[in-house]
Amino acid sequence: MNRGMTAKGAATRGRIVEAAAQLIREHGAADTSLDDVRAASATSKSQLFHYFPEGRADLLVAVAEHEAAQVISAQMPWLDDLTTWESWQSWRGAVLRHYVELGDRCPLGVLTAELGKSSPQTRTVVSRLYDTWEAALARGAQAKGIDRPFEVARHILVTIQGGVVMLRATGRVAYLETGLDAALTPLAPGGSSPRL
Amino acid sequence: MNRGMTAKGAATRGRIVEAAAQLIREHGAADTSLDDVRAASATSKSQLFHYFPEGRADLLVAVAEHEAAQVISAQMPWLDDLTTWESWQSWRGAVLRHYVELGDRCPLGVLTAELGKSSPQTRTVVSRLYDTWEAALARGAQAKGIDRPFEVARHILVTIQGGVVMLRATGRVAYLETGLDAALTPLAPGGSSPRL
DNA sequence: CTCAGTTTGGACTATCCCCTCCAATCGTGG
DNA sequence: CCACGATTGGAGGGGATAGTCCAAACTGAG
Repeated sequence: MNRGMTAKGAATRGRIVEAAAQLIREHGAADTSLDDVRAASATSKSQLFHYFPEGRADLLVAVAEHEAAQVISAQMPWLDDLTTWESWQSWRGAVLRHYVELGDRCPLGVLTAELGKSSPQTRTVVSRLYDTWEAALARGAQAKGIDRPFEVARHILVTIQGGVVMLRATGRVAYLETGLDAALTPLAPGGSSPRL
Repeated sequence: MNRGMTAKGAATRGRIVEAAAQLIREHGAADTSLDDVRAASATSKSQLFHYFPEGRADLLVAVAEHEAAQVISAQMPWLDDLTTWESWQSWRGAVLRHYVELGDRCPLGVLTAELGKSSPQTRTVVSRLYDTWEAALARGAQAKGIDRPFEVARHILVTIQGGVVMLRATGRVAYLETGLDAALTPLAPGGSSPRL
C-alpha cells in the first residue's frame, strides 16, 4: 500500500521548489506568482496545491529551506578548515567570488531581505541558517586560538549579511569587500586581540 | 496665476507619503495596496494619481526619499560630533536604542531590504543615503585621527546594515549589538591600527 | 491482474488591485 | 466677483491572482 509520496511525486515537488526559488531570486518573491511557478515547472494548479496544501505560504517556506541549504552547501568546502590565516583568506576569496558572480540574484539576499520577515516559519529557517553558519565560523575562530572567538564569528556573519544586502540594493561590491577585510583583521597574524 | 501645487495640495501629498511609509514599515511594500494608502490617508483615488502620475512606482520612490530622510535625521544629532571615543560610544548607544525601539518596523530596514531593489530610482535613493552616511562617519573617523578612516567608516556602515536586516529577519538584536562593538574597536583608546 | 491511493489536467470562482476618467468643488490672483 | 487652474470624489474597466473542485490517468503492492 502506498503511503505518502512516490518518487515521481517527490520529483515533481522538487521541480516546483526549484522553479520557484529561481524565479524568486530573479524577480523577488512579491513579483513571482503561482502561475509563473506553474509555467516554469511545467506543472498544473492541482499539483501546486497537492504538494503545498496551504498554497503560497507553504511554498515560500519550502523555498526558504531550499535556499538556506544552498547557502550552507556553498560554504561547506571551506567551513571545516578555517584553522589558519591562509585558509580564512581563501574562504574570504571564495565568498567574494561567489557573491560577485551571483550579484543581486543570490539565495542569501532573498532570505535575509525578503523571506525572513514573511512568516514565522521562514523566520525560523533564516534564524537556523544564521546559527549554523555562525557556529561554523566560531569553530574556526576558536581553532585559530584568538580572543573572543564567538564575538568575532558573529561579527563576520553580520558583515557578510550587510555586504550582501547592500550589494543587492546598490549593485556595489565594495561594501562586502571592505567589510570582510575589516572583520577578518582579528584573525590576521599579530591581530589576535581586540582591545577593551 | 497658480503654478504647480498649492499649500493644501502639498499637505495632501505629504499625508499620502507618510501614510504609505507607515503602512510599508508595518506590513512591507508588497502587502501595501494603493487602496490601503488611500484609506489610511483619507484621500481618494484621483488624489493618489494626481500627485503621483505614474501611480505606485512614483509613490514608492517618494516613500524611499521620505524614509531616507528619516534615517539621516535620526542620525543628525550625533553625526557632527564623532570626535572622541566617548562621542562614538554615545552614538553607538543611540543607534542601538533607536533600532531596538523600532524593531522590525524601521525605515532603514525597509530601504535596505525591500525598496533598494524595486526600481532604478529607489536604488539611487538608497545609494545616496549610504554615501551621505558613510561620509559623515568617515569625517568622524578622520577627526579621531585613526588609520584608514574610510575603510573603518564603510565597515561600520556595513555592520549597521547587516545588524538591522538581521534584526528584521530574526527579531534578535544581538547581531547589531555585537557587530557595532567589534566594528568600533579601531576607534577605541589604544585600538587605532588595524593590521596589514 | 486488481484496485486503492497518488498524481495530474484544467476549468471555474471570487477577490483584489492598478489605473482611467469625468464631473464637481475649491481657492486664489486679478 | 470672475475665471482658471488646482483639488477632490468616486464609479467602473480590465486584468491578474490565489485558491477550489472534480474527474481522469497513472502507479505499485499484493
